[in-house]
Amino acid sequence: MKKEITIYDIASQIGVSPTTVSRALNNHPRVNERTKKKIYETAEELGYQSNIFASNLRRKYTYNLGVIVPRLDSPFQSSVLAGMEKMASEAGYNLIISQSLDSLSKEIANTKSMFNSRVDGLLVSLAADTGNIDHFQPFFQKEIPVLFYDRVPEQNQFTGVVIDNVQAGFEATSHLIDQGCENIVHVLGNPKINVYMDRLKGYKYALMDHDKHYNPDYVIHLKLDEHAGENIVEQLLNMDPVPDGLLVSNDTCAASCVIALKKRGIEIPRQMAIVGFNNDLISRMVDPNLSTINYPSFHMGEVAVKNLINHLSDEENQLLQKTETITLRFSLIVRGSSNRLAL
Amino acid sequence: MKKEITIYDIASQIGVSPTTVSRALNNHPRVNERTKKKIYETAEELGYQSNIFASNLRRKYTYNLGVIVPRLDSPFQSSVLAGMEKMASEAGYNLIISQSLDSLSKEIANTKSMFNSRVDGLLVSLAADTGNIDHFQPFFQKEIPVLFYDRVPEQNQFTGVVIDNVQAGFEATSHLIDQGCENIVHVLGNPKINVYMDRLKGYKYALMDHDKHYNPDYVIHLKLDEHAGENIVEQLLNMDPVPDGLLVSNDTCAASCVIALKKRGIEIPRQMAIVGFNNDLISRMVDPNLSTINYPSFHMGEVAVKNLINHLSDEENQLLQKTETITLRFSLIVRGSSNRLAL
DNA sequence: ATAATTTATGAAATCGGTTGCAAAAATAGA
DNA sequence: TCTATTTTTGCAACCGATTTCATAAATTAT
Repeated sequence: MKKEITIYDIASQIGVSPTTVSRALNNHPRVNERTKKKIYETAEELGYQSNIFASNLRRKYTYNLGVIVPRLDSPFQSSVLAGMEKMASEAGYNLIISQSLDSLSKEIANTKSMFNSRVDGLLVSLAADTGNIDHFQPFFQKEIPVLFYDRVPEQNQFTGVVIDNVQAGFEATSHLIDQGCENIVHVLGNPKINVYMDRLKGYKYALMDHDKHYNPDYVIHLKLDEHAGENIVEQLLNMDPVPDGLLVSNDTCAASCVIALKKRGIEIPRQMAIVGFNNDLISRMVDPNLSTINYPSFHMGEVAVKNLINHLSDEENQLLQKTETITLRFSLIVRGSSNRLAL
Repeated sequence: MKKEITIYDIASQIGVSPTTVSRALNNHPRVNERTKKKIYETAEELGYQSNIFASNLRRKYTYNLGVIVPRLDSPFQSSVLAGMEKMASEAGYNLIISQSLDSLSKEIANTKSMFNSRVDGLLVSLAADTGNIDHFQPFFQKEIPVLFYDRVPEQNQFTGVVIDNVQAGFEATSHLIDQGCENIVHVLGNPKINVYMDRLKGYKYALMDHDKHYNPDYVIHLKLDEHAGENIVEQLLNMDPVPDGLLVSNDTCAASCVIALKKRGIEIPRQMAIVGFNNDLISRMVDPNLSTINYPSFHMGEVAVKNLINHLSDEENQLLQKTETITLRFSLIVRGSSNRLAL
């Protein structure tokens, strides 16, 4: 290990105190311009690199933001992360990213680890089985801002970025009804997650709004992955009456349903109209293309980080602890999988 | 900001020196078991949290690994990251992740930022336009291990994790030839990237091996995204003779080709047999399913981190600076898009 | 009982910036 | 020229844990 260049080296090199060097490097106004220039030059020349540990130790600030996502390898989450990274890097922050794998115990471990790493702020999309948010208590107590996005806690006492999932579920369902669907099945993931719960609400409201009867048998809960389609379609075809509309809470799963239905010779959208969620790549690739809710994932990442950093740089604490929820706009994209009227 | 609990608080609480507390908390053997127990209890009771800055400042070790990926929102990269995160978190390391967006200048900025953050090691998949790797020089000089994966530098002087892309290109092309394809087009991305260059080599070798003529016009370079299919198919149909085999260097793009071809009524695989790369979700969803090279992305992430950590914990420097490349196994998955013989 | 070890603990220096306070230098004002 | 300001600079303490070296206490050997 080579010796490190410190501000002391720079200081002695040009016969000035470390204090002045420190101030110069931080561009403190109370340092003579000529001195500054000389210090910059010497620093450059010696290949000086600031020791952030020393700096952090004094300042208690890391310029690191923690992120806890359910899984890294999901089209939605990776798009959010891309937005976060862009914003963070522009503002000079690093992102420390970890995944909970939808397990509460891992989420707790991650939270602890983030706390010990002393991130300046935390961005979280909750694990499926996270019932309460007590494990964030250390952050709350130390007044380190925690911002939830997409999958947020039940309680209303948090800062978060979401879309109006009730409305999204409502619009998607209403659209299916408008297309003449009589019996609409809704497939969703773990109902403990607000996202799914809200969409389900929207689904019910839409039925009510159109004087349709709500049939609990038409609601299917399961893991929304690429293999679910077969199982779902099997169930659909055994229902009485066989449904003619399908609202699936993510595109991957919706696409797998499309495939399973086609395999059985069922015409889409004539016999079965389908709407997914997220506007993932797959929704534009499957045949027929999936109608879906366009989820502003990248933007959500940007907004979340932007907002968190605003909180952090808010010296006067004017925003701090102000509980607020930012709701982003979504839109229903109608494509072949549900567009009966265009037939 | 509440006052922080330090080892001094613990020390004075039970009338012992900070030295002993520090040693106890690090489970140093030279501390009496009884004393240790008391220190642990008091630490717990006071809600002590170690200050990693102070610790890092002394130890010069962060337990942070840097990762620079071309883009966060790619199925391949996010799967690699998932593997990395799993391994890192098991070993007690954090991941600081940033994206270069395939721009050299951003990669340089990211590298600097990682260096200033004093990560213990760096994992890199290079940007498309990265010609040389001079910007990693500070890492090399300070002997901070840098491990490249997938997209690695031209030079042979690096530690890296890859698959044998020459062989993969060879096998994929040979497979198409075996299926009776006479004229095979190869679509690939920026040829400055080793991955694409190597596959092109494999493509050529396979042609040679089967006594087929190599036609440079049959090699198309462009951005491999979901929109490329139209453009590619347009080109294909204007070729003379019109090709009957297509090797596309990623699944997203290959899937878009499938769609564009079907739109024009071209039968797959009879008139055009197609092989993609990566075994992304989309390859299993498009109709017909895509034959593809199964890329061990998750595993690649695991192996990369595992290996990096091995380097780091190698006290005696036995491994250090030993240039080595780990080559992972890939496999060709044959599906409907190329399986003519099954027709 | 005394010397030789072994075990347990502490004092103080150190890691490298940052910052409150005070002094020195430069400039302005009378 | 001398006092009042304003600019620049530096001293020294501090952030909190780690570690070297030395010493005290306990244990074993002689």
